[in-house]
Amino acid sequence: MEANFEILFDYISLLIDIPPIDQEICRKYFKPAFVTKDTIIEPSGKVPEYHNFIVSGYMRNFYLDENGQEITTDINDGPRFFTSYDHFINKTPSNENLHCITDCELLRIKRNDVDITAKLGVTQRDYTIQILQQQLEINKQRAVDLTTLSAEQRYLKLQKNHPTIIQNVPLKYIASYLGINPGSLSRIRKDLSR
Amino acid sequence: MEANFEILFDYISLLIDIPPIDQEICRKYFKPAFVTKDTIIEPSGKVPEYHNFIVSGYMRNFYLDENGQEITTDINDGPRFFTSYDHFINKTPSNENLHCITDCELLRIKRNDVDITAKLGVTQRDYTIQILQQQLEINKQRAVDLTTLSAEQRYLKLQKNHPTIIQNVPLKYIASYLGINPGSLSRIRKDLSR
DNA sequence: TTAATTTCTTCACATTTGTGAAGTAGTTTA
DNA sequence: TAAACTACTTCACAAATGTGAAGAAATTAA
Repeated sequence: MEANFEILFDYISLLIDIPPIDQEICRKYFKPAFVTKDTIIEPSGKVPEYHNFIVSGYMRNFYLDENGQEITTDINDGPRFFTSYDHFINKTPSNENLHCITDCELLRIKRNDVDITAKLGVTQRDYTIQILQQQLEINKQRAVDLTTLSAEQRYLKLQKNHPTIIQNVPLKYIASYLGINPGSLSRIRKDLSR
Repeated sequence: MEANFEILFDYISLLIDIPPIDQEICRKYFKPAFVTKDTIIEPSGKVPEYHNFIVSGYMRNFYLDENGQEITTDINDGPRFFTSYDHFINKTPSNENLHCITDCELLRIKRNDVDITAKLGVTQRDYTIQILQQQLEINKQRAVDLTTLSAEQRYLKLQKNHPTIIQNVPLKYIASYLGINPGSLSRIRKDLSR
């Protein structure tokens, strides 16, 4: 199957201009991958191998707490990069698991190749700054929502901003991500359906 | 009074090595500022003027919601850089107010000088990546705490990790930051004092 | 210092959310 | 297909947190 670089370039272009030389580098180093549903592509305990761009599909990031409970820290419905940046940048073992919830089409680059492309291209550092800053804003907003919105309001906001997540991702993951007990989320959904 | 660059360099060195040339640049472009308590040094609606490093003192970041309620999104008990990175990097008007809660000793660099120093020095882009990634981790952890910890546990965690904040910052700001109603926080404190 | 203002606490009561068990529905496996 | 498993819902009850008013305490201004 043909690798879908257009979606990648469209996504990057939202943040920064990519000169042709950097597009060439992307085409050379990013490799397509087709992952079947319910696969963990980066397990906890290991240094992340790839920087993953999701062309299509639904992914989440989760870790196990001290009681063995899965805590979902991020859910994606992008085109979007999806990686534990801390462990990816610093090459430290991750505490998180990157989980393809549905079949996913990815474009990904090996961690070591990222250091090579940083020397070849001109825009990578600037792009890294842009994407980290974007991720920072997303997480700041998530924290603000968790301090200011009720459980019901958080669910409604997710439904409004990412309606397909609710249709494609098991509710227990969504409940964990929103900080709501699954039973409570069920009740909230019932109340809303009236 | 003498500007305290040692605290700044110690802080930066935690993340990255600073070659002498970049230390020179810092000494030239960072200016000391002594701000009296209860001053807003970067008001909302304006493009942030400075990148602020807090040598000593307590600061917070807040915005006004649609009901005119102050929402505190960050509290600092530095030494630490303290800025709305989104608006600082992109030179867009901030929706947040940087508020010196106590008297503060700052070292700060003008926004336009940052573009100059980026060309002179070699480490600035790498440092920016490090600090954004660090801020990202802090905000990810804050969101996880808000989804997994009770109000009481969040207060106890803040008390453990930043005990001086509780002694130096009005409780209403702390309550907003932790996502707890001030009255509820009062009750939690009473229950804990037994 | 006194007065005015702001912050914090306390209380009774309301509301929201959590909990665990039980049952239903849906999905996967053999 | 049937059996096994997993996800989701529902319920009654428990626990946590929010609300608004009132007063106490602390801080600031005159």
